[in-house]
Amino acid sequence: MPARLKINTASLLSRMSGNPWFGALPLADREALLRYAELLYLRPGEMLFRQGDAPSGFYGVLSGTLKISSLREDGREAILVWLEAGNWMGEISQIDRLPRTHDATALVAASVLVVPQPVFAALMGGVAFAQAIASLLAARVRLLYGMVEDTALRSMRARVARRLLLLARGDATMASSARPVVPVSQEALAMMLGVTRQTLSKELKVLAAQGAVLLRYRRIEIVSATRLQALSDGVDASVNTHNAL
Amino acid sequence: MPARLKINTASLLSRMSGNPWFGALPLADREALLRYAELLYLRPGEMLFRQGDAPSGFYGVLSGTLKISSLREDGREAILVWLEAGNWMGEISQIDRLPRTHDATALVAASVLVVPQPVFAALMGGVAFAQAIASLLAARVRLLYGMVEDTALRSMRARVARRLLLLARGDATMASSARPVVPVSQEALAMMLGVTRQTLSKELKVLAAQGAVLLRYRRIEIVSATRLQALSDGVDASVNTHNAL
DNA sequence: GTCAAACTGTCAAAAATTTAACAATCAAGG
DNA sequence: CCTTGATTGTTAAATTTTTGACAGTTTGAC
Repeated sequence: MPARLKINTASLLSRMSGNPWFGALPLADREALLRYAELLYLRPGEMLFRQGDAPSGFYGVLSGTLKISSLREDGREAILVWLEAGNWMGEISQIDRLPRTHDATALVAASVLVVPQPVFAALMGGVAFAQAIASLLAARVRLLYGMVEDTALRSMRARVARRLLLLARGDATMASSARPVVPVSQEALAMMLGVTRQTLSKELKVLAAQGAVLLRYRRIEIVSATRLQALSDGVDASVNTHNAL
Repeated sequence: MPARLKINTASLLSRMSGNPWFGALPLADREALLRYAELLYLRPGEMLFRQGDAPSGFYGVLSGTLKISSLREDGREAILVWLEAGNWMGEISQIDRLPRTHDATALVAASVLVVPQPVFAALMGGVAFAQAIASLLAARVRLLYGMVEDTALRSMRARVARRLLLLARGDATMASSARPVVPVSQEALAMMLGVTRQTLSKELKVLAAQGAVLLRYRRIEIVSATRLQALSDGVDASVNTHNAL
């Protein structure tokens, strides 16, 4: 069992308010979330919750990165998203009282704010908070629509490019600032895209050859977001090399 | 432009309340939605809205069936869901004020209730309604999670079986009663699954051979939901033929 | 009742993806 | 500095899926 302790509210407010969703909440709601949250420390590889668990809380990632994934009997894993510091999650189970749909695992040492169910329920009694949760869910739905569409309609090349851009934008729910280095192994990226490492590798080679990315150990550097963007729309960036960027 | 007319509220209430989501709304909210809605008739093939359109309203399907799909430049189409009578949609754009993510097209003659944006916004000022919208969104997110997972982790066979069960359950957001006949062409089903008709056909043949379904013209009959269920979990139903159902 | 359009059945070649296997490279810890 | 486990590079065969092409069926409209 992970360690759990109470924490003092005030110091967290500015830190968490960097996230656009949280930052846009009324101050009273933000304070309430932080005041009643418990802090939970996760070691690398430790799980916050598992598929099928009963709804246990609403979570805010204070530091570190979690992966949201699901596992198949045969051991294959699909990574749905990366959740980085500042993001909130777990509201679905709070709303419909149904079991968790995914596993949440710390990728590195992480700290997570745990808002107990009764507190969440009480906050949902306020219009502003309920509306904010609706916004959070709307953003998730849009993200998921994009994912479903990608697998149905786009080429591998475009899907790889799009996922890299998504990861570069920082997180699943709300955009933070652009970042040129995506700290992900090819193995993990392949799992996010639901393909094998070899297939992904071939596509990454092409992106690299076109000058869009640089392949490094355990990370991918985005050299030209413009070219990546072009490739994500299905355009061959090489034909525009002279005037792209 | 489709025809639009005012309608009388009372007669619709019982009809629309069959849908679990709508039925669970406070009476006042249900009445408000219906009172301020305009009725819009769509002919087969007519579009309610298109990808990229500005948010124009919250919609309830009164009769008929719509398809929610998106189109690629090259003309390929991915069908996300079927929306049957009783369902509500379009809340995402109402909440985040961003353009529509998909096309909505009437598959047969259909009538749709259109709740204008200001009415929706006003209703969102009530806690109960905002909570209900959150529930609606939570259900959508769960549905989409399932779809994403399916394409990432499951075999074609299982995906076909699962989609048939989903369609049989009736609709996208909330389950109505089970129904043994899915009125869908193989072409359309293939588009929902994001594969070609030929690939789908091969899998359907297997499901038929195992006695799970019956292939008909423009529709698929579910002979044994039990077997379909087994196949959707990746089990070969034929080995259990003697004791299944 | 006939016809045309829409849908289904089927096949084969081409293309994409997975599976399997191993070598090469990197990075962190001792 | 060296070693080891993790990661990446690379190839080839097997498998799956798409593409393309027609013939056969079904339905609804006239």
